[in-house]
Amino acid sequence: MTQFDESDAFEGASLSARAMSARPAPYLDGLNPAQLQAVQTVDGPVLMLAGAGTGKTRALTARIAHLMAQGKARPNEILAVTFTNKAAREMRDRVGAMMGEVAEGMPWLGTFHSVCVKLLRRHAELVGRTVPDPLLEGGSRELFLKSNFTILDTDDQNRLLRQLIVAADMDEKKWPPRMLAGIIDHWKNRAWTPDKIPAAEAQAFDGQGVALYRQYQDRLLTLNAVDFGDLLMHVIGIFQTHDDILQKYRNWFRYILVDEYQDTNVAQYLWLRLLAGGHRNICCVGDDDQSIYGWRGAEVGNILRFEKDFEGAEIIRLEQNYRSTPHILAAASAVIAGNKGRLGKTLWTEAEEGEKVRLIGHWDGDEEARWIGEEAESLQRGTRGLDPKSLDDMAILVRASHQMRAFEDRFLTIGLPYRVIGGPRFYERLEIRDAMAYFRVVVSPDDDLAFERIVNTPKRGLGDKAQQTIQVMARSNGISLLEGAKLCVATKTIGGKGGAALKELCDGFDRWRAELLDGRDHIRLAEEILDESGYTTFWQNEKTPEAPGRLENLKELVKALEGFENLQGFLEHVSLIMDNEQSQDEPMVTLMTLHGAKGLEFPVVFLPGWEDGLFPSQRSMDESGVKGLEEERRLAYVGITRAEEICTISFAANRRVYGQWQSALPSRFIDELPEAHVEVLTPPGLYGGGFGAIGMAAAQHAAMSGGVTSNLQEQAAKADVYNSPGWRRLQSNATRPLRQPSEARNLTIDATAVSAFTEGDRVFHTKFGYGEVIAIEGDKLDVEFDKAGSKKIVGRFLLPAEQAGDVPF
DNA sequence: CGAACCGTGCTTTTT
DNA sequence: GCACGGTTCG
Repeated sequence: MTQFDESDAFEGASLSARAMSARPAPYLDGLNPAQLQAVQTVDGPVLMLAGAGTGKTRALTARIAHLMAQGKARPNEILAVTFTNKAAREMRDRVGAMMGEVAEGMPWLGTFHSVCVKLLRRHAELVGRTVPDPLLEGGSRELFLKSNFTILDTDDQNRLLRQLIVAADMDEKKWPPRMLAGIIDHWKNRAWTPDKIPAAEAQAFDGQGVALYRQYQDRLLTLNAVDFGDLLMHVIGIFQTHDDILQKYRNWFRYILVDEYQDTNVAQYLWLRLLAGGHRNICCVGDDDQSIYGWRGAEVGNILRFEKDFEGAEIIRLEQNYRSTPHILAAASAVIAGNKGRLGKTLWTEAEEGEKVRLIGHWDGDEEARWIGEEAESLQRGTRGLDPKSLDDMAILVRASHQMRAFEDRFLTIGLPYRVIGGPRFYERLEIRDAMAYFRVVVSPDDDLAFERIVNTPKRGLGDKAQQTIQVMARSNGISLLEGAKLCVATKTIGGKGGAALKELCDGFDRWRAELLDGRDHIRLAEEILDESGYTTFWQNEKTPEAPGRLENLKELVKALEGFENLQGFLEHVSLIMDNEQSQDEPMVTLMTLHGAKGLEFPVVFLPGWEDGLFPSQRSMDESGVKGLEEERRLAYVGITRAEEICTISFAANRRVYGQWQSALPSRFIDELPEAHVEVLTPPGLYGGGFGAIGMAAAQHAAMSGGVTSNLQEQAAKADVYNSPGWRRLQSNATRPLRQPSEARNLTIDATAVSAFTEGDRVFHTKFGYGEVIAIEGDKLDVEFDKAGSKKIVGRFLLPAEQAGDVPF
């Protein structure tokens, strides 16, 4: 076991006071009285209740600067935690701007996870268990985590859990690994170790949850691995069982700052309380109205009862908003007012009037996307007497990521540049994870999960049977899969073609490992691994449309290695740093989820898809009732408050869901918008065109699409979520025949070469199928399609029908 | 063993 | 509508 050793415990400890006092930075300049108070109330617990756009980050970083300038703490004695790497980076940059290079000396500024990794690497050996050893009959052995542990991602986690579920003779279809992962995560968010699961929860997962959880933790120890939840939980465990260590850190971190406190879960809360327990110099910043992570264990309660937890806490409200126009602020405030149990803030602004929040209804989702695309273009050109806006200043914020597709399709068609934030992240992509698995086996030959992943990727003729043979060989000899594989080759247990391929793979790993130990340049080594293993070739031979992109990504991965000293260092960082920075060569519209938009701001914001069931999400309401609805409402609040100047909310009456047309009513949040601050753009006649009229139009709409169903009435009776305005009860989720809007309507599609067409032409479009040109206007064709969306989207060309034969589909 | 075909279930949100 | 897992066939 390692002992706590102060001499090497803290990087940057030698940073001198000189660096700090060198600059009398004007970090207090321009702060308003509330912000000043938040910065200068230095000792004891402080809760900064900061509304949206009130300069919270500014105050927080000024506070850090102040602590250092006043000599209250050296940079490395300040613990500043955020939730995202981005927020951490921003904070570091800002401190840097105020205090110069001092920010570099802040090793404890980071996300909860990254700080915990640091702590855990120091004290990993203190995490251990006595586990039964299958090789010693009835015997057991002690296992400890080692400081070079690996951090599992979701995929590894699921694979591990699947093994355990299968081993427990459970039906993995009825009891999917993802579900178990969710349950375990839920427990870890509460810092519950297997021994501490409350009886009421123990029934989870067919009564096997706790047993599987225990086995899972044992397996993790054997693999010398942790998952995300472990990072916090292990550290808490160490603090709770080793008072000397806790005391050292309590003394070391003289000031603690926490961003987005409303997002902390129980484990994070316990962790903070343990660390702040001595001096109580803790400053938490948050906004209860922006708590949108309840589903991943965040407890709004943490912020609501801060005063009780830290007696004598100073509560400072930041209420002057610097971001949005009064109309936007008023709309957001009115919506959030619908929630109960808020701490309550009254945001105000000195900004000029500006435009009202705009509301528009559309017939279907495609039309919504089309309208937003055109609106973005006209804003870019300059419209309604407004200055032209850059596409960089525009964002489309959706509730769920699948909503993005409609916009991507449309923007590709019209050639509007866009960027998607928060899609599948770089390091979560298939090819990247495969490549990393190779690296992992080279760096730690015992990494069975990684080996399993790539043993037959690319295909080497090693199917289930061969893999099983390797498993058995490894397990019965108590060795890793790689060693097991070598043994299989040596003993000819696996022969033939597969055996030869396996031998080549094993030899490869031996060779790469030798080179690694030899200290060979890691970038070269990485390239070599990917080439010699056949992985690069595999993608080169693949003729699917995404293959070139994947090769590109692999190149980028190798490039990313340049920033690290060696492969180990790279692998360590990767599991935590998951942002993919996009190149910013040309202005682009940003497309992201509402969750992803938190903390950001844009002059122009579009909020599409405000329909009941989509937003607020049906699932959220079904699972968490009023609590869920309130979280959705906070999400609406977050969305509106992202906008600086122009905020446009929209909804569609019809939308394709799972390839089926479904109709929906305007979101109940639309009813909560204050009329005085909203301009309704919807053409009169279509949806009523007025505020009170939305309800009427919705009723008409419901009547048109089949009226009340018994299914809905049952639901309505069940939960008071449904008991808001009476007409809303008309909503139905039941399947019923719907008109298929795109079939019946004329679609206006941009043509690549309009001159090739004349009216009456039969045309073929790879998305919409066959149709007929009924009008030509400027550079646009008006086409009536026979049938909507019947073929796969391969390209996006509109061609005269006689050429259509050349289009692959 | 692997390619091709068929059927099922799913979409909130993420460190 | 699509991805994924399972089954079938060569």
